[in-house]
Amino acid sequence: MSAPFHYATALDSSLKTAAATAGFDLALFAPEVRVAAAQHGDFQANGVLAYAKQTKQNPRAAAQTLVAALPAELTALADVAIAGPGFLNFTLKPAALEAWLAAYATPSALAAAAASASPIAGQTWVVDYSSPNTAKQMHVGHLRSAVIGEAVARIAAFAGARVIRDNHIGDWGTSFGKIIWAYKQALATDRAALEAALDATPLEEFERLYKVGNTAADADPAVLEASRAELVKLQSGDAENTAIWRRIGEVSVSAFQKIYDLFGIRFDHTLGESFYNDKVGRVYDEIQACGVAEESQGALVVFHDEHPRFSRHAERPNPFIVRKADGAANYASTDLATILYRAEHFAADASLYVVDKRQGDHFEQLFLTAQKWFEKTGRKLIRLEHLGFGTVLGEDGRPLKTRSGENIKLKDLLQEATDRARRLVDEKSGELPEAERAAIAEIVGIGSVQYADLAQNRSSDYTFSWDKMISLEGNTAAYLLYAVARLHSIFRKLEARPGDANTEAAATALETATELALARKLVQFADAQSQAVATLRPHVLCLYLYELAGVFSAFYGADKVGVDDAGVRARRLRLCARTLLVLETGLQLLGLRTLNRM
RNA sequence: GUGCUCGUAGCUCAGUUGGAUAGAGCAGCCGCCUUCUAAGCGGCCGGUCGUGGGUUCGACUCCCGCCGAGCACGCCA
Repeated sequence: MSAPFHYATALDSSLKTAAATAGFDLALFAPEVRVAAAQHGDFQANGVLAYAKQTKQNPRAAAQTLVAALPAELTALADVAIAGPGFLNFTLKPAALEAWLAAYATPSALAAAAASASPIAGQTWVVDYSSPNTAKQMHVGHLRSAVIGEAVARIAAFAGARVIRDNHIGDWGTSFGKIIWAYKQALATDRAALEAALDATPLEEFERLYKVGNTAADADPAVLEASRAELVKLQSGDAENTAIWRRIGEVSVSAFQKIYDLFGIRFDHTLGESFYNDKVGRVYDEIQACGVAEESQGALVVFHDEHPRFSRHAERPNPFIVRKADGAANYASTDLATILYRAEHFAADASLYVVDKRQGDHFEQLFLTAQKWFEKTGRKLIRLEHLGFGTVLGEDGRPLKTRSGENIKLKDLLQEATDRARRLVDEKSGELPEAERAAIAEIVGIGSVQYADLAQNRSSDYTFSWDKMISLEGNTAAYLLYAVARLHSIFRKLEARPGDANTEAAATALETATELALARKLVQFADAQSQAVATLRPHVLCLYLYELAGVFSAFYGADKVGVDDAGVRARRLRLCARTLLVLETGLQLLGLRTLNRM
């Protein structure tokens, strides 16, 4: 017996077949199959209610007609019941659950199934995330974009998209004039000290130089003027200034990568704002020529009169400024050039921006402008989506800062997470060797930071709490990693191997309530995965994995795997193998590393 | 002022895009380790879903009013 990856989709199409047989008006009937609350079975279909209403029938009678017409392949798969006013409830038969377990037994089988059933398979998606500024260390404000962006990229790739990860770093702007000015001052004053500092902690030193330059420019107009001159030299290609600027970029990117390594992030491209310097001219020309942009107060702007808040008639007009009055580019200019580049050069079908939701207005105007621009120039617009996320708040409900009011460095935050995890590992697993405890602490600590961020709906503000995050209970990384470690432990103790062919063949039919509950939850992976793709919200996957780990833990407590009966042992080992597969696959989609012991 | 987002248990959050008796975790209380990892499991307690109307077989979900919060609004990104 083969098994569909998405039972919900299979039920949906069977219901449509039945509806045709029963003489339903197919234009009015949509089955609306979804995962049901456990007490109602595995799936429910609510579409009969809406259909009966439109056609003025008794819903229960319509449901009965439909059920009578169900094809044999569906009734072989699941028990069907009509409930309440006309809900259809489906409970998969144990054989159907077992068929799914048999069919999706390896990482490659799971991935192939997810991709083949996916609406985005074969599409090219650019995911634009992290995007820090060079010459500054990443701080807590950069956490969510990196973590959520990586999870979204992995979820899209698993669903069969060709994913291009692009780090759109902020490597251009007025700040570089000030840094270069301060750099040259330091060079003239004490060259040896400057080089020593740049050798030891290069990014920190450039960040310090920026502050020096910025403070000096604020205090002294002559410095401000000198900084501007350095900026002009940089922009006109002066060799010395360009070399300094390049070095800033290099040390920044290599410092960023140390943090990305902890999160498992590797970008395909790091095309920052500077990359689009020579590409904005074409944008200006085109959007003026096609009448999308206009001059206003010396700047090149776009109004969207059909939207009250972007209209020229608004009380406080808020145009999309594409070129500043002084002729310089801003982020609107480079963002437009970036869309064109991704459409042309990458042949992208979609471009996703994982950026703070406070920039929602900017992206709305950007997308509206791109839409009009592409339409007037006869191009096909790609899918553009702003995946906005909320602010990281402290437990006082205000944006998270250090006690002295500074931004918390991401490096420090991750170190503290690892240190806190280490204390727990020492307490709980003191018998493990030192090196392994250190490795566990890093995976649990970093994973907790990632998971705490991902587990909540990304668009809400996120209240950061050390205690809840590192906590071992509830919907946390540690709970999931613990379930994985226990699964590995079972295989170690029983000297078994996940997916072993003899064990799979010896498995007898599922019997106990906890076995069946675990099998049911495993089958729902398909629904969680596809919903995560459809909504681009990793928390739906987190929630599913948490529930799976919970059902597994209940199974673990109720049904012992290492029993004498070979058939029982084999079927429980198979359940464990599949649980391990789905948990590890899911955690990997979120960007977390897993453990064999903890 | 204009607009966007939000308000669910003491706390932190879900709620499958209008479905069934609104769900978890934490905190509190009660149980469970001579058996595969107790970083675990089982149970109890806890809600007029901010508020008042409306739409309909059905509303936490959609519409309107009010109260409260956060955010964004011309040349930073």
